[in-house]
Amino acid sequence: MKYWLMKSEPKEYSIDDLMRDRIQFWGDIRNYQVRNMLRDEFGKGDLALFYHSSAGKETGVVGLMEVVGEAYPDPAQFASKNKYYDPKSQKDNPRWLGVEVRFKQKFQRLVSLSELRTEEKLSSMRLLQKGNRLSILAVTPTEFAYICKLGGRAG
DNA sequence: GCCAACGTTGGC
DNA sequence: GCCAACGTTGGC
Repeated sequence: MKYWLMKSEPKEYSIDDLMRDRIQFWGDIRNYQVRNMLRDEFGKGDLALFYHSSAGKETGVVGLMEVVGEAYPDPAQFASKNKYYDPKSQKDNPRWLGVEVRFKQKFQRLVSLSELRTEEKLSSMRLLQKGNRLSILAVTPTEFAYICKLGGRAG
């Protein structure tokens, strides 16, 4: 089982939206590094931290979700009127993937980015490194458990 | 709104 | 293959 951190701007899609929907297709990702992670490493039962990005003081980890199954082609890439339409992607060789996630829990409190930066134990986290811009990042089991503890929930 | 730090595109 | 120009992400 693997552990991830997945970013979403809450004004686009928040933990409360996922709590309501229970299951959601996590798509619209147009970055090859992230695509390769989805394709090669994501698996059923993986756990992910839900991260609110570009949210001012509310930026940080807000809860947990579970990967429902293997990644599959993102339908938005074939929809010509979609913002995420990719005319260069072919149906028999899709370029972009997404994955379904299931709501697991919302943390009792926000674990903010500024708080994460103060934690010595998390100082090597990919999320906190300069220049990180990937919307999905691998998280170590130790980091995952520690952030769950900060959020007030057992991992 | 600004801007650093990327990633992508396309001319050569 | 190089690299300048451009676009995007995301913290501040």
